[in-house]
Amino acid sequence: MQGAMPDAIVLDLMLPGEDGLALTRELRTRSTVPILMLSARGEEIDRVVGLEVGADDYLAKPFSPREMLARLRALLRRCLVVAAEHPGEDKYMFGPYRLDLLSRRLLRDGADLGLSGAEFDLLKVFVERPNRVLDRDTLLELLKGYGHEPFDRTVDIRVGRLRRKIEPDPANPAFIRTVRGEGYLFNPGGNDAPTVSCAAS
Amino acid sequence: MQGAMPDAIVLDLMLPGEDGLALTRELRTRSTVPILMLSARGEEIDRVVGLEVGADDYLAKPFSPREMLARLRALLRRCLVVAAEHPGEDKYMFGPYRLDLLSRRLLRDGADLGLSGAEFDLLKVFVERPNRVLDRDTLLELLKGYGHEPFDRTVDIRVGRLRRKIEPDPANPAFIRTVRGEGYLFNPGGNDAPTVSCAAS
DNA sequence: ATCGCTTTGTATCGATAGGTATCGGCGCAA
DNA sequence: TTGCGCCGATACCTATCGATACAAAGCGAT
Repeated sequence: MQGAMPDAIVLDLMLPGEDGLALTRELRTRSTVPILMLSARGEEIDRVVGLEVGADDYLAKPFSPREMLARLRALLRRCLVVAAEHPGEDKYMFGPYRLDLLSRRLLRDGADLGLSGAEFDLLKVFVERPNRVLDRDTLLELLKGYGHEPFDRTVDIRVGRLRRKIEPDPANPAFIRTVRGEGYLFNPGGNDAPTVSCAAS
Repeated sequence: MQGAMPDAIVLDLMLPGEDGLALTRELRTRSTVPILMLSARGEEIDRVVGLEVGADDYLAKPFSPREMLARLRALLRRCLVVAAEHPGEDKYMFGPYRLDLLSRRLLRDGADLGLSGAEFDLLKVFVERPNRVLDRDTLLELLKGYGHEPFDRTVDIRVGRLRRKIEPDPANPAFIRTVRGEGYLFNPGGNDAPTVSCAAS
C-alpha cells in the first residue's frame, strides 16, 4: 500500500484468494479511508460483521448501480467534512475545492484555479491547520522563517488575494475568517452546510 | 430544538403527518448531524432518494435491531473522526439561533447574523454557562483575563450591542437578562416567562 | 409620590486593526 | 532588451472596540 490514498474504497468481499474482512480490519489500523463493502452474502450476520470490522456501509448483491452510487455519494459527502483534517495526505478537500500538494494546484470541478506560489503556500498552511486561530506571527514563521519585522503585513495581503480567488463573497469570507486582534482561522466547511453536491441534484 | 445538537438522528420516514424527506433536506441546510433513515418503503428508488436528500444511511423495514445498531455505530464511528479533533461541543442551539464555535458565527435560518469578534466571544461565554447569573467581574475575567479596572464597562457595551443583534425586542431582553446588582443571565429558551431567580423569593 | 443615590443603557468618538488599491522591484520567458 | 506576472511596501479607507459622558431606570428613604 503505497502512494496516495484513494478517496474511497469499494471492496468486493468475494475477491478470489483474499479475505476481505481481514483486509478491511488491516486497512482500519492505518487509515480512515471510507470503505463501501459489497458482497454476495446478504445475511444479517454478514452485514453486521462487515460493519463491525470497519466498513462504512455494506451493500448485498444483487444491487442496482444507482443505489451503489447513491450510497457512495452519501459516504463521500460525509467524509468531505473531515477530509481536510488529516495531515500527511497529499490532497486536501474542502468545500468544492481540492488542493493537490504534489502539483501545487487548487482545483474546483477539475479546473485549475491558478493560484500563485505565495497563495498556494498560504492556503497549504491553513488547510493543514483547520479550525484554529493562527496569529500573524505564526503564519509569518511558517511562510518565511524567522526573520520578519513586527509590522509585516504580507500575510494580510496574501489573505486578501487568496480570498478573491476562493471566497464566493470575498467581503464575507467563509473559508478564511478574520479573528480581530488574534489572526486568521481556516474553516474547511465554508458555510457549514456541506450538502454541496447533493443539494444540486 | 435547543441546547446542544444530538450526536445522531434516527429518522423514521413513516412519521404521521410529517414529511421526513423534507425534514431531512431542511436539517441538512443547517446541520451536518449524522442521519440514519428508516422506512417501510424499501424500493430502490426510495433508498436512492433518501440518501440524496441528505441521509447518511437508509435501512428498510423489516430490519433487525442488531443491524440497525451496527449501522448506527459505523456512522458514529465515521463522524467521531471529526469529533475527536474537536473535543467538546462545537455547536449550540438556542431559540432560533445556532452558534457555531468552529467558524465563529451565529446563524439564524442558515443566515449569518454577522456578529463581530467581541460579540461572538461574549455570546460564547453565555452559551456555555446558561441559566446562571454571571457578574461583571467573572465576565471580564473570562473575556480579557485578569488585568481589568474595577469600573470597566466593556461588558455592558458588548451586551448592548449583542442584544441589538439577537433580541427580538432589545428593550425587553429575552435571552440576555439583566439581574440588577448582580450581573447578567443567559436564558437559552428566550421565553418571557422569567425563570424566577432567587432575588424574587 | 418625591427625592436622591446607584446601577444600567447607550450615543458618540478617538484609537487601532484589518482590507485593499496602487506601485515599484524582481524574476522569467520570448 | 521588453513584456508580463508575482510579490510585498506603502498609504489610505473602513470597521471594530472600548472610554467617556450622559440619560434612563431601579430602589430605598422620607
